[in-house]
Amino acid sequence: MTQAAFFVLTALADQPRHGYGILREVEELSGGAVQMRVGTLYGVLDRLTADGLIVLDREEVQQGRLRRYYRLTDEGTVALAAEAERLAAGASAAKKRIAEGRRSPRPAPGRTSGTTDGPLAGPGLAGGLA
Amino acid sequence: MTQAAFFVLTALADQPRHGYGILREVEELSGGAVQMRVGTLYGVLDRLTADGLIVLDREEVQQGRLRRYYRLTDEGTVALAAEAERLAAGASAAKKRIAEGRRSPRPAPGRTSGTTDGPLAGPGLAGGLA
DNA sequence: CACGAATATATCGGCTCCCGATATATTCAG
DNA sequence: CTGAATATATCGGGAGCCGATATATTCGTG
Repeated sequence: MTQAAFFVLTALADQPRHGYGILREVEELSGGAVQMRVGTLYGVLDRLTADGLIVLDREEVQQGRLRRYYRLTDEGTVALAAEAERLAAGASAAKKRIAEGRRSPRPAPGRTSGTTDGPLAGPGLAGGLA
Repeated sequence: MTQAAFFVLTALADQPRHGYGILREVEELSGGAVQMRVGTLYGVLDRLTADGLIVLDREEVQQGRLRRYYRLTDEGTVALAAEAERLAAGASAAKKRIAEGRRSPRPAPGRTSGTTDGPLAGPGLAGGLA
C-alpha cells in the first residue's frame, strides 16, 4: 500500500467523494502537509478500483461540471484499517527506539575491545510492538 | 520519506548496525511483516547517506567477513522522529474516519458545522497489534 | 466583455525507487 | 563436498509519483 493510496482511502473513509474533492480533503485532513497532485490521483484511483478497494459510487453533473464519486468497498475499509494498524505500529516502534538510543548511545561501555560476540539482536526486540 | 528508508532509520535508531544486520532487524521489529530485500537496502543506504541522515560509523572484519556499520546522524534522528509523528497522525486520522463512516454511512452532504475538527495530531496512538 | 482563478476531468514523459536475480567470498553444519 | 547462513554489491525491469499539459465550465474582478 503506497502512501498516496492510503490517503485516498482515508479521504473516502467517512463518505463518498469525487476526484477533486479527494485532493482537497487529503490536504485538509493532513493539515496541509500532504498535497497530492492530479497526476498521482487518477493512477491511484484506477489501481484501487482494479484491486476492489474502491468503486464508482455515482456520477453527477453539477453546473455543467461532471462529478465522479468514489466510495470504499468493505474490502477497502478492511485494508485501510489494517494499514492504519501497521503505520501506528511502525511509528510506535520508531519512537520507542529513538528513546532507547538516547538512553544508551553507545552500547556496553567498558568492553569495546576484544569482544567476540556481543549480544546484538538479542531477546526483547521480537514482536515488541505492544 | 519512503517506507524502506523509514524502516532502515528505525533499525538504526537504538544502535549502529551493518547492512545484513539491518535486514534481520527490520524483519524482527516488524514482527516478520516487512522483509526488505538486499537490492532495496543498498540503494536506501546510499540515499540516506547522501541526504546526511546516516553516516558510516566504522568497518570491522570479523572472521573474514567485512561488516560496515552505519549510524544515525542528529539530522537523521530528527527526521525519523518527524516521520514517526506523521505516520502516527495519519493512522490516527484513518481510524477516526473509519469509525465516523460506520456511524453514519451517508451523512448530510456538506459540512455545515464548520469543520472544527482540526488536522492531524489527534489523540495519542495506541499502537496495538491485534 | 475579457481575464484569471477555481472547479473538474484526464493523459503523458520523466524520474525515483523497490524488487528479483545475480555475483563474490567466507564460515559452519552435515 | 555441498548447502545454508553471513555479508557485501550491482543491474535490469517495473511500479508509482510528479510536473506539465489539455479541455471545459463557472465565478469574481476589472
